[in-house]
Amino acid sequence: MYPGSANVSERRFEAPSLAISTVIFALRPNDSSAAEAVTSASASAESTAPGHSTAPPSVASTTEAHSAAESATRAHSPTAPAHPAVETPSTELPSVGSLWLPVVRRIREPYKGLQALPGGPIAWNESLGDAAGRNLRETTNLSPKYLEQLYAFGTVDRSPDRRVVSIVYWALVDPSEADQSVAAENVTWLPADRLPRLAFDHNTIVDYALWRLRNKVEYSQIAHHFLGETFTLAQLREVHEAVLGRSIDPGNFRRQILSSGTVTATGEKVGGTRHRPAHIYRFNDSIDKDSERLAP
Amino acid sequence: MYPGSANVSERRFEAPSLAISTVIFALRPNDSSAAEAVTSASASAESTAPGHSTAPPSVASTTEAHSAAESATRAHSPTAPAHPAVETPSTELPSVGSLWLPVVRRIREPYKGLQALPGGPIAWNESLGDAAGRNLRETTNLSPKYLEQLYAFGTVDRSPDRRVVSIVYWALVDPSEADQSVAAENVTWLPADRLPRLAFDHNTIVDYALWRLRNKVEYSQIAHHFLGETFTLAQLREVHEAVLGRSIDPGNFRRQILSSGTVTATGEKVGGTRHRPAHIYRFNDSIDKDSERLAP
DNA sequence: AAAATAGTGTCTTTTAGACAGTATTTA
DNA sequence: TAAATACTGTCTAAAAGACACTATTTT
Repeated sequence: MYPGSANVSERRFEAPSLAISTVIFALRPNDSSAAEAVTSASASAESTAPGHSTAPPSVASTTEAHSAAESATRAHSPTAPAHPAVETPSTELPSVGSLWLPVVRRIREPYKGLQALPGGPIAWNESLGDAAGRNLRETTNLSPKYLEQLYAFGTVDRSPDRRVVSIVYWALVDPSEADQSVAAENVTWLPADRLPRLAFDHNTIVDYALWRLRNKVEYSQIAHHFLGETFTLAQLREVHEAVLGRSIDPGNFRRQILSSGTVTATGEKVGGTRHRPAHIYRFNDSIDKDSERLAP
Repeated sequence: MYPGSANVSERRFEAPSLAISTVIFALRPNDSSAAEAVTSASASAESTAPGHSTAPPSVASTTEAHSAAESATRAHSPTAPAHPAVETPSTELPSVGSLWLPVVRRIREPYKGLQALPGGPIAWNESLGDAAGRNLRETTNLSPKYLEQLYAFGTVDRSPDRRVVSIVYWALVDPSEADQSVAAENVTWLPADRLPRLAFDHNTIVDYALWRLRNKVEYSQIAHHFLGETFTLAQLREVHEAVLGRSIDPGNFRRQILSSGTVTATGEKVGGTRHRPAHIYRFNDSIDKDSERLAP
């Protein structure tokens, strides 16, 4: 082992260093102020293209012959437009918006000046998930409602100056949380489907996280983590629509959600609408979150 | 950083070290000679219990509040017996058997003498998948037909003497490959559903890999990696039955596989049976392996 | 009443699964 | 021909989806 301050010729003998990064998703209105970052570099070829692929973004080295994806399930219509549901915001309740994610501007090389996923090292006394949560708090002031390991990225050339293996988590936060982090320094929210060039392989990572999010929303009940404690079924449907990028039949969606048993009516209704008021629901925590699916 | 030969008081400042491990599955006849290893320690409480849970084995720290599983999909019937299909082996073609996995006996502390998953360090110039494949070859003489990242395990107390983060892969090998490794030193094949106490948290890891395998077999077309180049539909069905631990209707299975388009008839038939000969099929490589599902 | 969304009913298509029936081989 | 497995036909139930319809509120 040639640790610590090894020079270039010694680096090949070093063990890869470990880091944690997190892809954080939130739903935000589309007219956000962070448009600066979008236009400053504009969408590169590496960015997420509109229209979702049926296969996961390639994430593994070529020697991993068969599928780096952990559990490909339902795929998306490749012809779906980016965010059709978002273009007709509801007039009363605020529109749930579309997918955004926070990035941090790098203040040193490599990729100094570019934006990167929040992350950092792993402390000696914290597990991987703890490290992800702590880094999240420290860099973006966010406490996610949902946090799950995404993938370990470890190709040799991920960083130009050293060998880094990144264990990446993905997280969902609700809008009130997300607003808190807007104030944080160096943190910018970018629209997930129109990213600029990010540092390292972080565009690839975001693509993969997006694929996983869209995939999991279709068979699992995680979309409510984008919302607050209570919500209407229309709001929950809008979340699904924003994530999946297509409109969903309200009647069928209602039946699916209610029959899944993952949601409980509070008995209250929303007021102040200019039409029939909707019932307010709450997510049912007692459901085992790992086995929950819309389709059994 | 306090690298290299740090003493105990300095260890808390070291970055976690990285390792690769792999859970390798093969289908083998049940009357194998490795029964020694099974009885020597017998099934501990940590071993895989018969009957499959509907939720994945817990794999994350408690702070990862919501689901460490990467993509929970179809769950299994919790009441299914362990391996009913195996108990009635076909009389002509050799029975596909049941799930076994190779382990390596540790020759140093910690857990000296116990069996552990094959693994090792990551070299400076190889990606994670490459490292998994190389370690596999070196320790067990196996070249898997399927190799995929499973999960990064990184709780603080995984190893008693140091902090280790293991990036675990899972692999499938066909029986002819598996036979080659029987000769390898220190390698023992154990039945996946009756494991002894393994070193580190490797029982937990195997449980999780088993859950993923069973889960993925239900929506993806990976089971053929347990077989050779060509196979009959009955053989393929037996593989599914052995993995899932339940019998499958032959007619319905045939229709599902054929309509999935993942398999092509070679035109040949098996000979030497005492009944109507079956057609021989070959897996269709051109199918995108990540999007393939039995159920759409 | 008009507008607008909430919520229900119902029909069609697709899929999984149960299970009976036919086909083709060897002994 | 009997036995044994390969393969096909067909019915049922469950689920997804399209879409028309009713309900309840404000303006």
